Amino acid sequence: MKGYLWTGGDPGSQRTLAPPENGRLAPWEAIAVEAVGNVIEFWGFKRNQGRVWGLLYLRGEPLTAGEIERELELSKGGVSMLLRDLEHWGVVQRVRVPQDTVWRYAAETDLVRMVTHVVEEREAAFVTRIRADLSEARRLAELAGGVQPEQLRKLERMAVLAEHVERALRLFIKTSRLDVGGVLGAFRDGALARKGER
Amino acid sequence: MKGYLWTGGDPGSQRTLAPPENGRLAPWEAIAVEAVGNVIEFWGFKRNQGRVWGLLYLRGEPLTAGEIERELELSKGGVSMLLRDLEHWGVVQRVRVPQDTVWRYAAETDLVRMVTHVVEEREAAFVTRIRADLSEARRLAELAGGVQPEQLRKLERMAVLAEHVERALRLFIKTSRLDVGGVLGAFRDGALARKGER
DNA sequence: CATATAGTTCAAGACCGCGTGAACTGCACC
DNA sequence: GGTGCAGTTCACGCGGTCTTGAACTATATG
Repeated sequence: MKGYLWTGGDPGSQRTLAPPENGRLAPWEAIAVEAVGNVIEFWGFKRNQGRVWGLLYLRGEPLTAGEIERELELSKGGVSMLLRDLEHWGVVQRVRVPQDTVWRYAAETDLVRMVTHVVEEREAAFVTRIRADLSEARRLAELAGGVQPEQLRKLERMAVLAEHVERALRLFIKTSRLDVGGVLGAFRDGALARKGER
Repeated sequence: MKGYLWTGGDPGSQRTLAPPENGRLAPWEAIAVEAVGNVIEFWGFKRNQGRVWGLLYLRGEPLTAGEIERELELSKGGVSMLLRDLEHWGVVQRVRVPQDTVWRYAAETDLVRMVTHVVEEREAAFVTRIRADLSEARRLAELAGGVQPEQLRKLERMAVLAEHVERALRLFIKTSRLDVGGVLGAFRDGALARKGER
């Protein structure tokens, strides 16, 4: 637990509180980190991406890859890849501490925004695809001839359905964005603001 | 809660109209069935559950397990399990044709309702769990002492966030239910309506 | 330049969910 | 009873994803 040259208080003191049972995480940290992991996994990302972000967010100060590795009991290579993803999505930032050579990583606060964004794209593309398929099916069916009008109507209805789902989905995304956006305002303070200093 | 008698028109006559009698799906059918499979998989169910339902829905008339097996190229055992699930969720019904001994399966039209319902339960339980975890983490953190107030606030914010997401989610479900409910009204005719005659 | 440490890449393997196919039950009809 | 077919159950294996660990690159230091 090397000294943090970063601006926070003495981290060593709090760390000693954590029973070094399974790693060095305090129980409450472990629970919270795990919660983030679950949420992120729920949205179709990797569990460990969530855990890493959660740890960085909770700690507030940038950690090195090595520290993350130890805290979350992940492999070196794994941490590297996870951080690359998170950085790529802009939810984690690579920072350099003045007279130190190693990279440190800090959590951006807009995890939720990123999630909704990615999910939005993913789902929008998906629904679009479905609708295209359905109309293609309809086209082929008409072309084939001998297909009961009954069935054509079914295809049509399925397409309408997809459209409605799509609309509901967009609404959901928008709602969650706005709703959460307000909350995000509250995030814009605390240790994370320090990032601006670098 | 087992099956019902199928009292619709002669299934055989309709069948002859349907494309490749001898087992293969018409291209347009394949596409549509696949689309349903994708959608259903997207919502966290098995792809083949969607394919089976899609086939039954498109065909309009009840099919036997054997027919499903051939059309979708699935194994006997697989079809059995898929049908069990679908029946259990109430989106497929087991029906008996008067002088025949085999079971046939017919699609209910409320696939969407079922999906939203299951998803709702699943997600509600999930979000509840997350929130419980977060408040547990907070409790432990307070108990432990020596934890920076900064971090307590973060836990709190995460909980608030979960709450908001939950609210957005509920809204989404409700919207999609209503929205789609209207569409479902339109579904209540055609061959499927015959089910009401039973 | 030699050495050490941070960071990246990727093949191998762990892991997990799904569908298969064979064994089994149940039922109808001969 | 016995034969045959519909339907169920479940151990196994296939195919996919995620993680690991080792080889490799890059960079700082004496």
